Amino acid sequence: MPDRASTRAATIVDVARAAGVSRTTASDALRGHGRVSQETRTAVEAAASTLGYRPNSAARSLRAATTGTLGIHLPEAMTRIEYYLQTVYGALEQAAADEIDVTLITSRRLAGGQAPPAVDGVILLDPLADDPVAERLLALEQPLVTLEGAPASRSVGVVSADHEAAVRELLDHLADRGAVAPALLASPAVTDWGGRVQAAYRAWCAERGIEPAMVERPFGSESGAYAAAARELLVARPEVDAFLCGPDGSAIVVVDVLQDLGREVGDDVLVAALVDNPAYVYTDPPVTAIDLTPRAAGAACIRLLLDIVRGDAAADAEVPLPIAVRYRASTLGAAG
Amino acid sequence: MPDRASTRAATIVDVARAAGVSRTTASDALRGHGRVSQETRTAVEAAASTLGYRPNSAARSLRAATTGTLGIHLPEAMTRIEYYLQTVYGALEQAAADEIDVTLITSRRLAGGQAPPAVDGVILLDPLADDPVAERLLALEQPLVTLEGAPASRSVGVVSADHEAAVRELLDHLADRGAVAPALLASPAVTDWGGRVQAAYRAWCAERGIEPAMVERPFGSESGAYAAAARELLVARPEVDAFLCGPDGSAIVVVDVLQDLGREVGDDVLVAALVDNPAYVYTDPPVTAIDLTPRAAGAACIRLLLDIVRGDAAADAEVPLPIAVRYRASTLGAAG
DNA sequence: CGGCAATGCCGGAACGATCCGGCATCCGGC
DNA sequence: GCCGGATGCCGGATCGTTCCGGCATTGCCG
Repeated sequence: MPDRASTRAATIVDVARAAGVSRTTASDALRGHGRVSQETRTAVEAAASTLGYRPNSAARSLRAATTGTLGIHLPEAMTRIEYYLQTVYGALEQAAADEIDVTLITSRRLAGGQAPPAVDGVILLDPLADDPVAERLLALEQPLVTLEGAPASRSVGVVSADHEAAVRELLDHLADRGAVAPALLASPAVTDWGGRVQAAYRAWCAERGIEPAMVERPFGSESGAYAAAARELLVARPEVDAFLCGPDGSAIVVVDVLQDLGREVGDDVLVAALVDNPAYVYTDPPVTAIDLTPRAAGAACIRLLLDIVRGDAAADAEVPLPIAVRYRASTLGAAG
Repeated sequence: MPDRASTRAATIVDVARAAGVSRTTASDALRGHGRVSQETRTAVEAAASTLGYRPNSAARSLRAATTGTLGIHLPEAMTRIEYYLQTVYGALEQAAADEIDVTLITSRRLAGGQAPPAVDGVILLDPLADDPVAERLLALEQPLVTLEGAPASRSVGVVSADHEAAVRELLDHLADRGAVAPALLASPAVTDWGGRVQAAYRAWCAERGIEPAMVERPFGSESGAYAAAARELLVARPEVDAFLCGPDGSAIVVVDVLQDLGREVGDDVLVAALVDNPAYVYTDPPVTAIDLTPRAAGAACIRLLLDIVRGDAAADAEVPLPIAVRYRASTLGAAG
């Protein structure tokens, strides 16, 4: 009784029967494997289409020992940060293009000794130095890719940009525009990126014999905290004539603070951000920033991880990520 | 040659062999099914633990005709909105607690006629009235839950809050505080929520014989657009003495605009938001807002969907979501 | 002491797709 | 006319888990 044919999803056997061929031939026809005549192939495809056949991914996974899913983890403290959202979306888009699914891995999911999700590989976005979830994921024997990862206990793929060069380019630019005492509102060195930015800033200052003017705030701080940090720095170091803003979005409040104090941003004082943000185009003045190309970064992570999973890349392959400074009025003056 | 025992993951057969029992008994012991002596159970658990046994989820899915994964979709225009991030995270946490995975479904994933990911059910967050992806997901014969969904072509679960009551409470509160001409900066009626808020505002105005003062901006607009909208409204309707801000985060710029114009927020003019935001606690003054409890909303969606998938709830079950107004200084005055 | 139920355990079968090897058939070349 | 190879198709077998039914063994009760 094929009564419930409409109820149960069609299988490859249903397709084969409808096309008058065997399982194997139907499968071969649809996958383009084996030797199948053009005629048969067309018939099978027609049958599959009319039956609305959709291969059962569990069965396929079982046979292929593969899930068709990648996991992506970002520390929960980061979830409010625009940059990571963009990164996750870039990853999702690339994954969609490659017809694979993406599962988000929260801290909770791994915290309680629970089973890790069924994935072929994992992406860690800017793993915190001491993140327990990241450690557990590292301990898993799975292909793994980090975006700006710190050195790991085992071989992992890495997508990484030349932040040192970008920070230097920005600092050189500020100097060109007349700044002699650029300050840094920094993110903490708990991530690889945070550490490298601080180091690049210190190195640049050392080369020029400039005393670093740096203040630090944790990731995910409220914007009020950044405003307070900027004020604090300005009181302690009145000579500061340029601001490098590390935390995503912090340049907005820094500009506010400076304008409150009667400084002319882009002229009297320069402001630049280390993490570009859509809002920086609309601020007054628009803010010069390093475009970290988060969408491209997310996509690159997916591609690298897929290559590693498929054996097309070494488990410890590194992929460079191009980034670029976007020059805007906040460092170019009113005439922009 | 069990040489590669270390290479290949342990299966239930390996566990059974190690414990000196059969497949079935090992499985029963681990799952707590069937009849197994305490002794045997302990032995199996020990074997599983030493072998690092982890059930193959593909095999389990195949057998159970279930994926252990739920999908969640939100329109890409919404991805920058704080509220949705919180919602997604609430959903992820609940999912983690229930030991199921969550796959994000992007527009791209379904747009190109690609196969939808293998999931047991789908959550739609505030589906746009004409979202093609939402329509395709609706067309799928899968359990589906919407957060504030519009009436659908088939039975879907709904998680929904009483926005009408909340808007009324807020408007009554503004009136109590002396406002006679409250304006609404509205989100468009393309979502269920947007439409209901507008309707509630109009109804309240009609009851009191007040001429509505409303201006609308699309979802995901830049904050500059909201500022411009507020200015525009103030020019057109100078009598406005209270502002209801719909779009997430828009109250920040509205407060700015009002203060620029020399109005005393919380005193001279009242401001309230329809979507609470962490930033509203730190603004000056803090902004009264409706707490839509997004994390609870996300968790409720997961729970409802799971109940529907498991047959514990009707496919068209409705779950109320409690929301509440958070009163702050922007409507209470400086002394507030 | 016979009958019957409970207990503990196990062997096949099934889920759906894929792959390996094999079996006809047909054709061209010598 | 026969052989070798190419072509088109198919039947098991497999992936790892779970479930249904069944088989001894034990113990209890009348």
